[in-house]
Amino acid sequence: MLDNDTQSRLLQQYPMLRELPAAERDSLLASASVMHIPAGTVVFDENQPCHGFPLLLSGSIRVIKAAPNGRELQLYRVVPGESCILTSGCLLGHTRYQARGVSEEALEMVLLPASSFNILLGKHEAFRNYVFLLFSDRLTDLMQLVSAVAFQKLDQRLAKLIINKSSPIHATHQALADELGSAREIVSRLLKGFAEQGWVKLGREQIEIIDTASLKKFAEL
Amino acid sequence: MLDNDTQSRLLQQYPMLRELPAAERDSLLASASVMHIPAGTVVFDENQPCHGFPLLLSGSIRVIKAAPNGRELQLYRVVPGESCILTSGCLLGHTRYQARGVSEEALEMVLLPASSFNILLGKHEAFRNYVFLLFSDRLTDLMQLVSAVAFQKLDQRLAKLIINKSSPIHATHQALADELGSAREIVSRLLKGFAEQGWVKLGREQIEIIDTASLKKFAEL
DNA sequence: GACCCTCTGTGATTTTCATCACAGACATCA
DNA sequence: TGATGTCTGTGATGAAAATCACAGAGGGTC
Repeated sequence: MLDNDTQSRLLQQYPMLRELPAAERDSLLASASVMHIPAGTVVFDENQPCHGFPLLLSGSIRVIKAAPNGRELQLYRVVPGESCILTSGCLLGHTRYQARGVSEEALEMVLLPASSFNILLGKHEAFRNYVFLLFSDRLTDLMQLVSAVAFQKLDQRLAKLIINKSSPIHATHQALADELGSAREIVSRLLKGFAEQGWVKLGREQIEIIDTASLKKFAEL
Repeated sequence: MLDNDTQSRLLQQYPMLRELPAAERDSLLASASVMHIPAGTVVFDENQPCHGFPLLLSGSIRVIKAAPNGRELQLYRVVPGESCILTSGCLLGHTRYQARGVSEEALEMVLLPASSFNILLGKHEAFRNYVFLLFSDRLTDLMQLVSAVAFQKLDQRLAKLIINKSSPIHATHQALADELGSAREIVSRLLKGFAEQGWVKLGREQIEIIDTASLKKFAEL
């Protein structure tokens, strides 16, 4: 059972839930539980079955593929209001997770049991549309990602990555490499190149973007 | 309007349609049209809007990403009974196609207008589950693909590709390269390597698999 | 300050793949 | 039987990225 504060924040992040009749919503949420998870936790992993549909209230999850040799690649991020569609896949298709989810910051999330999820999906158009939209967006993201990984050079992908973060960026080169699916040294060298062009200014765990326009031009090339 | 033969084949390929009340089904199908498309046609392309939900009766569609330099990479194939989930994304998210679809063989398909698609989705659980399952499967496929493209070497990907086709394989090296997102010469050389190991026997537009076990072992390595 | 740990810079080397440039093989058809 | 077009084989070359191996640099702690 959720307390009032949690519930109101839930409705704020997931407005489609407001369209349910209050009584029904309450009965569904009665079976939900709140979870608090510290940063850096593996929330789910490949080949695990999954047991509920997470509704994220705060924090974010990196969904990644890990390679045997330790390298990893970020597939997408889940932020509050988005939920992790991978789970829906598991719940619906009765398959298992195909990736690993790691909390970036501390998470606060409401876990909806599979049964409630299915009821919502069947009965409530707003919720269904929401889930479809998520699916659709992820599919789009992944197609773009495949294309980028297959055809784009790393320097362009890196440029694109950093202009989509708010400057100054606080991250290690290793973290950026993990997001791109590459190695730390490569990122270091490429960033050095960007710095030599005067596009960024580098510091320890920090990248300050100086010339967004040039970076963007370079990324789109 | 569909003729009787077409309709019965449709129900055979898409059994979930049988669960609809016949009257309702007929009214939905009344608005559908049959299309015949020759092999090698671009069925849809990136950035096109889309106008209906295709139900494939025969033939198959390669869904690909094309790079500016002419190289391409196959995201997945659509076969009868599967429909192209990319379209649902378009219809639901009101976005545009993110990839290109090319008919491999001549296609016969029923095109369901967006309105009928939405009605089906809203009213009929079997159809909805079907669409969800498709989404989920594609998502899974794409995640595997991203991972393969990012972390696996081409020789292993090629090995996996050919053991999943029925021997003898009738395809040009270029076609295989397009499926992998690589170049023709590379595929030729790798295949030669496989042949030298005694794993395959090569001929013009033909690859005969001799030693599936070794190939599999090599692919899984 | 001495110590330690993480993060970064950088050269050297290697692997993988792409690209270019042809030559030869095979198939079809006039 | 040429003639033509597609498919395949292959060497040479180059670019991108991975890998290895350290050397410092920066920041924290005792």
